[in-house]
Amino acid sequence: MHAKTIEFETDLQQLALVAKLLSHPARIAIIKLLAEKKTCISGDIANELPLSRTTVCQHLQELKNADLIKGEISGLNVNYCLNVEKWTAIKAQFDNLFDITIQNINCNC
Amino acid sequence: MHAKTIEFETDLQQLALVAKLLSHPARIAIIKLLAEKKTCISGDIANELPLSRTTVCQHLQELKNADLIKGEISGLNVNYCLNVEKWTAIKAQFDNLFDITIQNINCNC
DNA sequence: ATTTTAATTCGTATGTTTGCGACATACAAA
DNA sequence: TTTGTATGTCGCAAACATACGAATTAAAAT
Repeated sequence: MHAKTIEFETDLQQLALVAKLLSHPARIAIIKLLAEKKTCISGDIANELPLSRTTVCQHLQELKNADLIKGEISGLNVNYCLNVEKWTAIKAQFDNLFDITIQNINCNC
Repeated sequence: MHAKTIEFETDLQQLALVAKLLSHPARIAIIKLLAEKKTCISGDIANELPLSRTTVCQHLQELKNADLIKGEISGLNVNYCLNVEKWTAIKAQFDNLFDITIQNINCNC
């Protein structure tokens, strides 16, 4: 959290935190992979991305800490998948923003 | 642009760039102000935020460089407003992501 | 012409993110 | 028990972001 971030309303901060998670192409790529594939094993994800295993693992942890994805141990593998409930909530937050920006009839410019 | 960002597909990069702009509460606050108010003068925006004029101006420039907002000089003032066309495009990009994440029936977890 | 006012750029200090090699853990098979 | 395989954590370096005071630009008012 940045120095002055604390001064802003909670809902702004929350939306900003989700946006930050989506602000790296690797993390969007991971999300798209999880949405499109049945096999969502950690190693498979790393193999599909132009990044080291270490770095991919870090991105996975960030997404997991924010509850955007779930990880389930299955023997030697870890299966990752999207947390659909969370994504439904996120969509609602963004839709709220898009609604006010697009239906903007007040512009002076 | 980060070191390895260039390795990702263009559409991922573009979405990530927009998300990065939304990843700071000050910039979301600015966008909401512009959506809700008729008076969108630079100074008025700065007065509403818990940040210095300098810092707000920087955030405004970032949003303007990415075409999310427009700025029009009017004498000594600068009137800012949303670029509604751009926001329509952004909404479409995010909707595309949300569609595949929410309608995710493949999860193994 | 000088002063005032609004907005922005410049320089800089501080903090955050990204990426990866090296190390650690943990389970499975030989 | 040792070896191999899949994952994840730690610590560092480079790049990037944030915040703001001071200096700068530019139009308006005096």
